[in-house]
Amino acid sequence: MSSILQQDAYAPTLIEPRWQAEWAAAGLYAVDTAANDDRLPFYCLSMFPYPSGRLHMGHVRNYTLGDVVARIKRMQGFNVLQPMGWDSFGLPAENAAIQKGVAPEAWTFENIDYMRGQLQRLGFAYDWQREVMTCREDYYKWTQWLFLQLYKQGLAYKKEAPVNWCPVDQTVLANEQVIEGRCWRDGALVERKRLSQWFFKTTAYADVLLDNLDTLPGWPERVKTMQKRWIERSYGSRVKFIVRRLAQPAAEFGARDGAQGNQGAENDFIEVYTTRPDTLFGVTYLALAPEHALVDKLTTPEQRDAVLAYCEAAKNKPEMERVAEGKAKTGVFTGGYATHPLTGEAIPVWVADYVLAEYGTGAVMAVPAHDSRDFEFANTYGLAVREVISSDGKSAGINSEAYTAYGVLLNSGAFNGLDSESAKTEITKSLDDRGLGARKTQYRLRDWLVSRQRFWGAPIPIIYCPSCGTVPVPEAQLPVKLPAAVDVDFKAKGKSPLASVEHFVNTPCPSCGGPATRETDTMDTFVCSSWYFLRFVDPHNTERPFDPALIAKWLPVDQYVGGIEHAILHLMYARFFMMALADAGLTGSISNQEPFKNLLTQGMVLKDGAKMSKSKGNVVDPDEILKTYGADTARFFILSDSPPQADFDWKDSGVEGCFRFLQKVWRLVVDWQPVLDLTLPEPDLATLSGEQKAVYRATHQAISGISADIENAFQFNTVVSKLRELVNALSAMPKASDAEVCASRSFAVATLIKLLAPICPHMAEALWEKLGMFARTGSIHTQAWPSANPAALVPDALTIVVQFNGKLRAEFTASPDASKADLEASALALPKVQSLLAGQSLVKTIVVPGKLVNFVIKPA
RNA sequence: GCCCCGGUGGCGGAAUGGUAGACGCUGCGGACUUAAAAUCCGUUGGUAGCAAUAUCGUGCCGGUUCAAGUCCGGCCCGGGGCACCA
Repeated sequence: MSSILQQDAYAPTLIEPRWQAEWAAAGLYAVDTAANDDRLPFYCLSMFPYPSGRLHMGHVRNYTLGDVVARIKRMQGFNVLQPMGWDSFGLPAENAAIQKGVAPEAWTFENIDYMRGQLQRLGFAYDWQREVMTCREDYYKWTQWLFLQLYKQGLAYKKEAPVNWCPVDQTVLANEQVIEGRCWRDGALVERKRLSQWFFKTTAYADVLLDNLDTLPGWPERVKTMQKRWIERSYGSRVKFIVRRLAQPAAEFGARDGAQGNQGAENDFIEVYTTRPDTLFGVTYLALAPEHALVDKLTTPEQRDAVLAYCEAAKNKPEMERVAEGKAKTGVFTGGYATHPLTGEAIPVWVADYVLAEYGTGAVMAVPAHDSRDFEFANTYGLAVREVISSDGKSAGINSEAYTAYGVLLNSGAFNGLDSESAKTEITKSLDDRGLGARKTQYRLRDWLVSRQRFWGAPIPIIYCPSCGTVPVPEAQLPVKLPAAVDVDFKAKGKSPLASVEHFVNTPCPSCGGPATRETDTMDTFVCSSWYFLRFVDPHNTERPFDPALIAKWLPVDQYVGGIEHAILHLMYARFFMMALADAGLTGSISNQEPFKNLLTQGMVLKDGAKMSKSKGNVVDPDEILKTYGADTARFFILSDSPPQADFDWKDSGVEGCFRFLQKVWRLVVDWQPVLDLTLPEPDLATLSGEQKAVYRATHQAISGISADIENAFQFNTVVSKLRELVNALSAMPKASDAEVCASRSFAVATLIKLLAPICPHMAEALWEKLGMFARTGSIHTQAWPSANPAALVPDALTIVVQFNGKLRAEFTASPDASKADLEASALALPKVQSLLAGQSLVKTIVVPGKLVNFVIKPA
């Protein structure tokens, strides 16, 4: 007796491994991307993980969302590609080497093996034959190859520039990796350094990266807005102010007015960028960033000490402090002057750290009257404020704050009376005529700094030769392999650990054969992850990174799923890569092709309303959940309580509830098994009545509602609700066995299993087999997604609501095709309606067929 | 400061301008059991009432509409992004 009970109990720990093994053996999820297939391709991709050690609940949520989409699309008749791999270069592996003495490679592969096992135990339908690891030679060979293609195109270059340096990670960072002045990984205050580094020219694609966002309706607005603000395009002008007097040795001091014709000095000018050329006549000083190249030349001997001290202090200040909120603006006069391009006036030149070296020209024309920052600065240092714009062109005075709006010009010579818009054009034209200015479009986006002073990354394939200069590694010599970890000094400070490996560094020049040295920096791991979605389509290609014909066939990714934290970083870099590679003719795609058609960014997983963290001790371990409840319960629960985009609150009682639900489904089917026959055809609506009709209708309502929720941005939380509703309707049926009951119930059960299959793949398969269907039709996961019968969705009777002045007062039932007049008559016939109408005058009656009758009344 | 996104029961959350609170969690009451677990049934926004019912109720204040959680205007609060971008 008890053994029979046990046999029939829901036992995920038995079911799940069995079916995982069967699916793998049958190659159920393998795809041949090159084969001809009648089905349309559908590329479903979840962001591949960093092999940190073990999965966390965020991963479980991310990959469940992706997997359910993939499984539904397969049932809907698409040829689905769903691969998985590992973003496996990165600093934690190197830290493990430093702290535990483990080789980064060994540490990484051990983690991958464990996490792969976890993914497999969760039952995700990945084509594991396509697994890629960015840290393996067969992958980073092509990362290096792609670097060389960008280098050839002039999209990869080296330059000395002020860069962000993380003192903890001992490496430089891209702008995108600095969050509020701190390192994105460890929160350390970022320092400024001037270093020679490799960049990718993302700015070459600034316009496309920006404008294309409007062609991506399948992306969340939030992500698009963040990228737009990051790239930020502004239209303005560049203006040259000729330097009046170069700082010279003390002997020349005093030659202030002789600057005009100074030979050799004409070429020295300060160029500024402004979006407001209409305010040009209001310039009362110029401000240079402390890093500006002309600071030294302009500074007079008597100002030298002050300026030097100021610049030195600015350089040493952490970026965070320099731009801190509400910080008072500071600066120092250089003693130098420049000539206003239109008035010829001498304009004093200051150094101020509120001017950013990296934006525009690193110098600004200050217009205190019409810019709040310049106004504040001018007030602090007693500089002139000259009003040149007002709402009507008459002086209104500048008092407590700058007038920053557009208006009409005054105090602007020939341009007086023009409105701001036309003045911008006219003034720029006038500057252009004198060769002192031109229109300029400026971006906030800067080039992507890709070199890192770290070991565990793809080496940059460049060689420096004393006679030939910078020489790219010939393609035939790729990959440039990382040396064995035993040879590396991981604790080297301020330079790449690779620099400590002599046999790596020293190499013959590929060009002249003479002694040369390798670049010792490696690439940002975001470079590796900027093209992995292309490699998945053709992962075993040894001739090239991927076959362009396959890219043309499978890209863009139809559905991408991942965390919002990549809104700018990865998602912008990948877009840049896709476009740059298309322009290099590598992808078989058109120019400006976007890599990801639809993007789903899932929210965080919280525990009882709080962020999970080790320090709070509230981390839920997926392994524990798998052990206790199984994968199907975990998958079902993680989809249940919140829409995918919102944060999800993990509650132990919630998992329990889902486990109970799955047990209930199992019990229901097992109990009914003797009277079920899933080979019966779908019942005919016309022959059904009463309870059978109700169940049949509930089945089609579930199909219709669930399919609609999936179309509507994958609202899986309501999908789960509707599955529960169907089960509730089913479990209300008595256990009988006449033919009609059997037909409508068998149809309902078959449908339930299909609808459940993407979310709970193991249980669905097990029930499918239990009912004899696996042997007949094969896996549940190869069945067609059910479609709703519209006729079955129309109910026999509707509840019609009666309102008085919009307030609910009564209800009655009516047939769905009752006319307006019928409904009004039925409502009026209600005793309650009569009593409410007594003594009132009826102003009008609104009838919404199928919904309500509203009587608008007022006291008689 | 600017730009997004939110604010609905004890909780997570549902609601093409048309019955607010689907579905679940929790709580409470009951059945079954020697007992417990499991399961099943009922109930669960506030107030008043034995009840039928009435009345209030979707952050706040106004507006549009026969009808507003939903649309419009103005605030408040929470979360996120950017942060001297000239």
